[in-house]
Amino acid sequence: MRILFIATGDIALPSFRRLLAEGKTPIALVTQPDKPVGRHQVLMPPLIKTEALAAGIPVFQPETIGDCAEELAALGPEVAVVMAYGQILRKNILTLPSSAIINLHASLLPRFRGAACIQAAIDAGDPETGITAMHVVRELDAGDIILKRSIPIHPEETGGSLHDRLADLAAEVLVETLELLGSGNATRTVQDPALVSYIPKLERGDGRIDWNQSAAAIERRIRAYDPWPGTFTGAIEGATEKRLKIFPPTRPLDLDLAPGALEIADGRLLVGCADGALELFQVQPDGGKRMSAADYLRGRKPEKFV
RNA sequence: CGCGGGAUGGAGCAGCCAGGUAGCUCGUCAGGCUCAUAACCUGAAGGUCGUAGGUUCAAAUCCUACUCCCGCAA
Repeated sequence: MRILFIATGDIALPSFRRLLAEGKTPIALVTQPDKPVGRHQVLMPPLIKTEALAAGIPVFQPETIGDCAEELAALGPEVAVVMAYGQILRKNILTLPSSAIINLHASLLPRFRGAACIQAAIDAGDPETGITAMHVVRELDAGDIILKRSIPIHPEETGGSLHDRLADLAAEVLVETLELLGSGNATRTVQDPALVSYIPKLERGDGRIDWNQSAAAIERRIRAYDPWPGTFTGAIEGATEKRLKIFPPTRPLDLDLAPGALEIADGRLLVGCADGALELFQVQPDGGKRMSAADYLRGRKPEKFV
């Protein structure tokens, strides 16, 4: 089977490696152009590009994937696999593979269409999430479903840990999906319009905590957004407000405290929420390193969080 | 050269602007108190103030360069 792999994010790595391991080496990889990353804007290639080159697989990095449709067509792909690529695919790409173009999506579709599906599952308090393999259509994440596999979301689950587990699960789902397609046994299930939900892309800044939410919701948000985009609050110290990052775990407590108000005792840091309080254990003040709440309180004197 | 914060005993910070005694909250060690304790009391050890120059009678503090850490923005 001539497979064209279209992916950028690290979540696609286990799937990519699995294909190599099973001798189903893709004929080419299409990934996003190298982008400047970090404080010094060093140009960094996607990790999957590095691995593809090491495996001797041709790599394409078009600014717009439609621009190299002819070159890709010349490779004669039978199946295209899309995962965390980062560009909308136009019609000239959708019709490129002779057999099928499939997408691996990190949620149980039709729930959580869109980019931030992993964070959304934790944020919503869902008991489980998973990987969905579907056909790619013009509308985002709306194609017919081929295969769906679920995993439970643990009480301490973070966006990072769930990302890694889903990445591994995706490799399983991909192999199974390719087998179904290859044997002609793949079924198509239309997504129920009544169950569709859409999650907009997360931006930095979306991680600001609203202490008027319930303690349970904030606790989930902090886990869901770790490590990206992260959560933070404004710490009022005297006349200034300083940004304070917050890391999981945190613990909701049944304690009457006004939203954003602080209770500090014995090195413990409790913040008021809409319906109780949240105890913080790991924070990072602006300009400083990540530290325990006790260390933070030794040198700083926050009055309240906003 | 994208913008900004930071480096002070083991930890987290103040002191810097208006140069002149190394400070705070903890931790560690010793002693005391206590049935007992991570609690309380007393005492002690522990710092070339990131590095290298410069100014000065005198530099943590002012000037210059450099190293490292961090946040934002991408």
